[in-house]
Amino acid sequence: MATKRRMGDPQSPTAQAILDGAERVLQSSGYGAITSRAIAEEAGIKHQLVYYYFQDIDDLLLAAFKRRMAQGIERLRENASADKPVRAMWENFTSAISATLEFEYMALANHHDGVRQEIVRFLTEARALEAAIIERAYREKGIDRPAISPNALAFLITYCSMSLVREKGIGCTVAHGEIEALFEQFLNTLE
Amino acid sequence: MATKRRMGDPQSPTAQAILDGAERVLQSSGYGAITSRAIAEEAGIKHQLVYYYFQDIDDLLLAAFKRRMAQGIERLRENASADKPVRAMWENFTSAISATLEFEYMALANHHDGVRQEIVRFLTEARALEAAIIERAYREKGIDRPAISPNALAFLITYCSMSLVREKGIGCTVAHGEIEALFEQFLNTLE
DNA sequence: GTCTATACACCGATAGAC
DNA sequence: GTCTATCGGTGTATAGAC
Repeated sequence: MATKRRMGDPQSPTAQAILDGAERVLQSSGYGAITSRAIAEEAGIKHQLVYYYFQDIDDLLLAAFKRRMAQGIERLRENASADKPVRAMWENFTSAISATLEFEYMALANHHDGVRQEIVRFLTEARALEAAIIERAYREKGIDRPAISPNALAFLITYCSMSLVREKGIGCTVAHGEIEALFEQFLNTLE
Repeated sequence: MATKRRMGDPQSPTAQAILDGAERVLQSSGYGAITSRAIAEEAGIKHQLVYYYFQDIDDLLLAAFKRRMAQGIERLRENASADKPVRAMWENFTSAISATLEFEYMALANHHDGVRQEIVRFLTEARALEAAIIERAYREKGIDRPAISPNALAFLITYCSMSLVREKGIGCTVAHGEIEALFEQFLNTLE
């Protein structure tokens, strides 16, 4: 149910600055610290202005998440047209992803149905893009009956890279070398 | 820096009830909703009593997390002496784990150094236990040069199971059948 | 061991002026 | 589009009585 109060365009530069501020707070202090006042301070505006551009905090968080997921899809499309697409995808996941932010959004999704639905939407679309990239690589290498199906490999690449980044982030690297070698070996068979 | 106020034993039944209450709030509403009042209501006590048993909320959260990790290690030890240890471990991870709670703690760790350190401690200990279980299975099957090292397999089992549980929890099952078949096939070679 | 009372700060959200 | 002002609600943490 929308409020009756007067509101501005969520695509305006100020609204985007608010989303940037929200993600900085999310990154540095977590979703528990997301308040209109904290966001406004990060964005360099008065806190009441947040409510001119967004219905409420949940609405704002959903907008920030949607924007980020759109960027993720965009990067995947770039990977698809790279020289070595599967490797580009792997390197994208192991470098460009902020595990901190990802986990904040995941925890947020536990109790924010809009974000949860958006994650499902994103996962479905991303998995399809990833599987298409892998399928083409298999085909070009003449691999007819791969031991790991494109969908399954997409799953493995997604979550192994995320877990590696995550563990590194908290200061734990047990068995990382072995996992990285495993994927390196697999990537080589596709090039 | 400890407070000067008078405090009770964190091992007492009331303190344990407070920890139970905290985990229920964590599960149902997330770490952002963790307040002394919400926890007390779940535990059926007055909110001020929380501060008789714990220094502050961060201290309480760390205690709850440590207790949970100790249970995880305990279950792993049980798996080790099961009939089919690697399968027991896999089934433990895919059934007994609450992905919701896990992700709340992970996000919490982003901004709670005590929890972060405890995760590292737990991961290190758990990974060693898991690798030992796998190594023994390899040995008993006479597999001398496994394609996937014990450490690497421990990593894969941990994060693939967690990701499967997580995705199911948010309502997404793309490629799950393929991943499950892959692990099923691998488990069979060890039995 | 548990209660009442209380300080002080912060937050979400809105109304209305400029 | 941005500001001032403001309301009611909720949080942490402590002191002291029972």
